[in-house]
Amino acid sequence: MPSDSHAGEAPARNKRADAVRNQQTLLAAAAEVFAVSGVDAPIRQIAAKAGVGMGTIYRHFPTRADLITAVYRHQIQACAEAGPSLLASAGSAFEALRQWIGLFVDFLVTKHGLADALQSDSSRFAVLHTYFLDRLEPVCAQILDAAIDAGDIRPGIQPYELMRGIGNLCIGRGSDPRYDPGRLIELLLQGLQQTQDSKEPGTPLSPKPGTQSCL
Amino acid sequence: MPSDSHAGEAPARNKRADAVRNQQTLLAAAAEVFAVSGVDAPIRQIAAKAGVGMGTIYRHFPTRADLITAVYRHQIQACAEAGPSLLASAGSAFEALRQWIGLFVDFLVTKHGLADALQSDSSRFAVLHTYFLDRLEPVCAQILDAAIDAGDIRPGIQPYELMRGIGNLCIGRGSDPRYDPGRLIELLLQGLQQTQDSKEPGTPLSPKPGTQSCL
DNA sequence: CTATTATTCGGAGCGATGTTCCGTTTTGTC
DNA sequence: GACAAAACGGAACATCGCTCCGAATAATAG
Repeated sequence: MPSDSHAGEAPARNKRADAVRNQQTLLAAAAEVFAVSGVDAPIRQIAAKAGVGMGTIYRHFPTRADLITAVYRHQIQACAEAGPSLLASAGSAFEALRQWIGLFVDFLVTKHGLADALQSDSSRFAVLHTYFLDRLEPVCAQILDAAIDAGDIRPGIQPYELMRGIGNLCIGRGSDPRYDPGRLIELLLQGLQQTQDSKEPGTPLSPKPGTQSCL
Repeated sequence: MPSDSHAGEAPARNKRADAVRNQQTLLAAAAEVFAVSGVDAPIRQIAAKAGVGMGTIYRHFPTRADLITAVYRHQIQACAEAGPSLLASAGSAFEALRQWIGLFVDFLVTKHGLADALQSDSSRFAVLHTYFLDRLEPVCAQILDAAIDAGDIRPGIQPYELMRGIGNLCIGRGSDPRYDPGRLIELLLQGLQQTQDSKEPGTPLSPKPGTQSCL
């Protein structure tokens, strides 16, 4: 395949010089603004910091998700590539899973509001969502499979669900010192770790059929 | 204490007739709009549906959180009151915890975007956050303590953290059929259920000190 | 019943933000 | 240097939260 459309990997020969220059400038400005004001910072602010008009931003990055994706592309890629190597280097598949999740969490948590944006209800960030998943879900699946094969964790968990859950748990970290996503994710891992012969899932979580309907 | 200021419990005698009428109308309209468009629906839309001006809405419910709180007050109260009775009726403290969490999840999940709003990054919804916690955290703490005393779950988990985590896991349900908060919460419960003598927490989740710093 | 007063109502208006659109400028090519 | 295509800039429009104050209305006094 040729180089991709937008996002800052390969400038692509057929673009005008000022275009690639502006794209670089925009990525740098966006990275800086994101670090300070979070990924929800006003577009105008990014445009101002880059010294370009707003039309320019929208031409290069039609949606905010495109811009976020481009800014963090390298980190996402690094996280994806860390998967197989962790699987090789860690003592066990479970340990690899734990460490990979650690990387993933660290990535989400150090970006202001990234986790929030990722799970944003509406489809404003569908592109971002898709990109994350395309890159990381296969990696997660591979580690998960290895851990299941090794008997480290119980089967049945889906990569998508796990990543999404972890992403959700990372939302809002920092708003209250009493909340530490790491502890809950650790708990989740413990639950995953149980062998299936111990306690089975039990009754479904939803309220008992006849209980009441006031909620 | 006298009847509370805003929110739809006791109309309070000293208010004008049209004021209490409008308050009722607003609560009904808001409930309807919330059910359709989520708790982030534009204020104007609620005002329009209620057939009042926006000034009226803001006088009765200074912040959006006040309105949300008022609309769901009964349900929150019911959830709070269900705690002790579950503790009495369920077979074990752990089962009570599971069922209470089931109620809590059911409540969050059936309200469009309520979970999202609850954990909203900024402090727009501080009041909502506070109200939820004031009512439900003690209940959660009580069940948790009972479960710990009974040896059903490992100690160390804080009620706030658990509720917050559950709330986070409920975010975005419905956007993708592959994501079911219930399964992950079940996993969390399993992790909580482990006795502390089995596998201890292990190395901290954060990446190993010397690993790398690219993320 | 009417006049007075205090409360409540309604919506125009302001500022912030996302997004589009088109006249102007810049760049690459001949 | 001239020309066309590509890119730029920012004005303009739409939406939304929130405030503010004259108008309307209910409670009360006479």
